[in-house]
Amino acid sequence: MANRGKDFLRRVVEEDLKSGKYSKIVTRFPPEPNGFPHIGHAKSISINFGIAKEYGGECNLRMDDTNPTTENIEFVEALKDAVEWLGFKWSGDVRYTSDYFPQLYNYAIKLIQMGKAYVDSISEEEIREYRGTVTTAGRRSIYAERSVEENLDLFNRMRNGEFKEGEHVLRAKIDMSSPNMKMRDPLLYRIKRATHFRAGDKWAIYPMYDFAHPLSDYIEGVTHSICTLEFENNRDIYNWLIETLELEPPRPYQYEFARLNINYTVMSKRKILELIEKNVVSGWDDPRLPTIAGLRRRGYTPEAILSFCEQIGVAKANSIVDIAQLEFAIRDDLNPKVPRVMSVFKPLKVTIENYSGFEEINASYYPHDVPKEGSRKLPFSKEIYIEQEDFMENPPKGYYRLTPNQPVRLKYAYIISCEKVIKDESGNIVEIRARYYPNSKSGSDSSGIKVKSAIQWVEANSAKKIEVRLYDRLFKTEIPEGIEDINPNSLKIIENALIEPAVIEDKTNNRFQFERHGYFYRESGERAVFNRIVPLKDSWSKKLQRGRRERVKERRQVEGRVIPMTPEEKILFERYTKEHNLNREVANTLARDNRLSQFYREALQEFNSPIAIANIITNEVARELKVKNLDELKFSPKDIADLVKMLEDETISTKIAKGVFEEMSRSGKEPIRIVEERGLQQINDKSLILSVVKEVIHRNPENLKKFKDGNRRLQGFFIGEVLKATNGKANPKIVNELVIRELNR
RNA sequence: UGGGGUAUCGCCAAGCGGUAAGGCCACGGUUUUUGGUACCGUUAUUCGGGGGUUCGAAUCCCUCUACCCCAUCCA
Repeated sequence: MANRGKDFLRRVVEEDLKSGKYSKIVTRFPPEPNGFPHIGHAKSISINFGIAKEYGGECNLRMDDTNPTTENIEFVEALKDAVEWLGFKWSGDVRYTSDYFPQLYNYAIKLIQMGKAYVDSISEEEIREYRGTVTTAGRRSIYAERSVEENLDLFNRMRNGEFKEGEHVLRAKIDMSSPNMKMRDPLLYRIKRATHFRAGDKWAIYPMYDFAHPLSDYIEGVTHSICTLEFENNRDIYNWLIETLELEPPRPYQYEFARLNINYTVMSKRKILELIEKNVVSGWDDPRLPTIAGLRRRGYTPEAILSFCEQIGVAKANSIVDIAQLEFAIRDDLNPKVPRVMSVFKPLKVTIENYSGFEEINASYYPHDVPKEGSRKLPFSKEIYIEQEDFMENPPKGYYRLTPNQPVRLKYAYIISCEKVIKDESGNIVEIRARYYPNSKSGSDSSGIKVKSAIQWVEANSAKKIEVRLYDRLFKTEIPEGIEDINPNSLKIIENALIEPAVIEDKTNNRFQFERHGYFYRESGERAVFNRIVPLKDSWSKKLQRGRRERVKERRQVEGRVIPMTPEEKILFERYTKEHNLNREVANTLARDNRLSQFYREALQEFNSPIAIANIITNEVARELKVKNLDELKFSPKDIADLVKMLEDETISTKIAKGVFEEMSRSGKEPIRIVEERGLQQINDKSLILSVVKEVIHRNPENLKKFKDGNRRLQGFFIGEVLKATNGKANPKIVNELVIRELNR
């Protein structure tokens, strides 16, 4: 964990703290209270609260309650609950966007006064139509030309409830032909005559997400506004608002990460709701659902969920996490924590014919490798039950359990062997008559009998009946489409499972490992019902199935068609390849980009070295030109020419040139001055370099050995070390040559 | 189709021009009174494809491909 690379969010936060952009960071978890939180929310909670905690900042919990028709207090409670259950504490009280409605309204007024917002009065359909499409520009409605006074008046009357829903909206005046659809005069306020669960009927207008969110962040002093990827397009509005309103710094910035997906389940509110409505599951807290309430009822711990969130990391790539990762997290958490007890799901009676009487066996709750104290008494008599699966008359190879000629240990008790198999008239095994070895008792075994395994059991008269609910993945397909993909066996109920009495009598625990079955969680309530949180890993049944499926990989790549060059570009291309001797790729890049070719032309006039200049322009300069205009560059074609000159006369290496270029484009200093001031002239003295090479090789005997053993790529390591030792100034070509020579001596 | 994103092992994911981290899964083995756990080992000559620049490229440049998001008065 020590050297684990930080995720991009933490990197940003660290940089902002270091640069003094903020003295303290503030994040926020801003759900809309319109549904129950699920494990995806847990990821967001873990990120926002986690980062705040890690960097000594704070995290707010804000209900983003701007749509009165979908939200209610029940969801607010569920959300608060989830955050608390996961163990986080929000800063101050819970916040509500609705509490900011007055301030938000004032910002809207300000925008109108600035001429940056207007009341639009065309219909919903017209708005859609006017917006244009992704490929065609939109156009403004005539109402965009209303005066500030008229807008102010109308907006005020909208608030006062003078209009019906849909009659007017407030829009930002941005750009109806923006390539970003979100920027085509986004709606800021709409009329809604609904009772808000907090604000009541006070407001007839409600702010839209794009307006309320950035401003609420700003109002709360949020520094890092972290949301999911689908809001990437909204970032432009976010910034536009804060900049247009000229809000005093410090201001928040938005960052986006990929939302969580897990295979064999569904995460969206819509899909979960469908499962509930169609009675596929029992409700929001059905233990098969990935909701916090469901996970919690299933028996998942907050620790496990948090550690899962840490394991999967934070990035921007859409991905689907394997449910096995979640299962690992809960097993890993529970393994060192919970007591082991014995249970039998499908009982097979075993009568130990040579045992008489009764005894209580003291048994530890924890295995040898869990350093915890605690034990219970296990009743034992001649009548016990074992698992049907733990006896086989005709076992397959590798079967370790009880068979007619293979004894087995009853865990914590004696070794038994099978004497007789009793069957009913249809041939089913109904009972085993067995014999035990009195001197084989656990802890004082002097029998010398070797058994292949120990199995769990319960004593017939003292065992308690419990209901066991075995949950499995909800869907049978990795990426479920809908109800048709439901796993019909996602819930198996065993009504009369047997359990040792201590589990019922001792009420201190509600999570157990049922040995060889899995981890279980007792549902609250009078009846003894246990939910299987997760089964144990089972390499035996895996071995039995042995259905090894080969996955076909092969990803075929189609080569696309390149846009042909224009005639002018073709002429340039011809000249570059024929007269300047540039390679086709470089010539192509240059010819197709007139900014690059212009720059190239000018540099060439300063120093006539076409290939070298073209190379640096198509690579380094092109990079700068990706984010800047020609006139924003801090260096000139002459600077590039000078840089190339130094390269050609071997004053500097390509490696140094890169660094010089970077400084040049940052500070605008002439390359020659940079090299002189920093003493970057390269070292060409072979004997000097050789001594460094020898030194480096001498210092790294283990890597030398690896190299000699065949790891050829370690060459790069040695070159890197030599370069490091000379501050990057040694001529890398010479280093390369010498390293190879010395390494192969 | 315009714009915004993303591609590194079966699944996540580090990596920011100098030895392809780590976790999960899988597969071997050791220990084990759980076919559990723990421990040890194996699993990417290669980073979506193709070119280019460089002594050296997953990292820089060009180009192609695939997938995700945006045209709710939802968030």
